[in-house]
Amino acid sequence: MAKSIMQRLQTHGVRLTDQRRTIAAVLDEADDHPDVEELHARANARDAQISLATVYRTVKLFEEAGILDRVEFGDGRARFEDSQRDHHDHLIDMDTGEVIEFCDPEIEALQDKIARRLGYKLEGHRLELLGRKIKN
Amino acid sequence: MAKSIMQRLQTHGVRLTDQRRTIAAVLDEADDHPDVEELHARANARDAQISLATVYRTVKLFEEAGILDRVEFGDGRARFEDSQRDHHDHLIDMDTGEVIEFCDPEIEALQDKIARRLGYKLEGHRLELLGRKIKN
DNA sequence: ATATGTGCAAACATTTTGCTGGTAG
DNA sequence: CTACCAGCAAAATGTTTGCACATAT
Repeated sequence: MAKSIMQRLQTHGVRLTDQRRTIAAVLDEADDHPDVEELHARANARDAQISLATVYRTVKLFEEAGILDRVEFGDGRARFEDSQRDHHDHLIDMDTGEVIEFCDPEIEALQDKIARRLGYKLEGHRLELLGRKIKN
Repeated sequence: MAKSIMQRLQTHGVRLTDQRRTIAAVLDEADDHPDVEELHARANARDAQISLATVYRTVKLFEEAGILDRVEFGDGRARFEDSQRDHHDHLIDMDTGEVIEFCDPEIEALQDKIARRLGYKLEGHRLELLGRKIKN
């Protein structure tokens, strides 16, 4: 699990407040893709009366510090995950909405190759596959 | 350019109104990724006083009929493109925001293979590469 | 001590919807 | 004729921000 989010915040010289500590702890324990409202609920359950505005400001701050990745699954809200988690893409179950993470080195390499072919240096990417479970 | 959007609307038994015809024409001529506000502007320039609400209702209708694909580039608004355009993915220039379309059969095949490996039948996907132009 | 963060409520941007009159088939 | 569509304005949704107070360093 390498470095905790709080450790990384200190490295980045981010000012530590109770709210940020609480949100960092919530994020450390999350292994899914919570949206802001969900983060707000989890943070409040855990501790204080953290405002929704603070959660918005905090995820923006963490994202700018490279600690969080923002992902969007086309449902209108932004979701977040620890950027330190091994890189992966997402397969979304069209029937249940469930998100399956996967990683394939071949596809990663291919993306990079294609970008270079187009004259670009790849600095990020988003791959989402939408599918339905195969019945057997 | 195969079938026009209007032809496909008729095939789908969609009721044709002046507004829908105008929006269909705008979409037929677009080779970019307009958002709703942009579609509204183009439609109004071309013809009547089509309301924004109608553009929203129309793109939703067209999307449900499989005529339009909705794409999101993470800037908060939905963009649309003719689903009949040959399948492609997007490379977004992080400096200019320019969108480059590309298609690579290898990557398409690989996506399909991975979904199947996970027990899913692929029904759609989104691949966006974010990069910066290579200086030479 | 001072720059920065927080809560609250208001503002904003995008998208949806209720209603009433209009129109396609 | 009748079911469906359009315009308008209001509401809903997700996110940002101004301000006054609080807090980390």
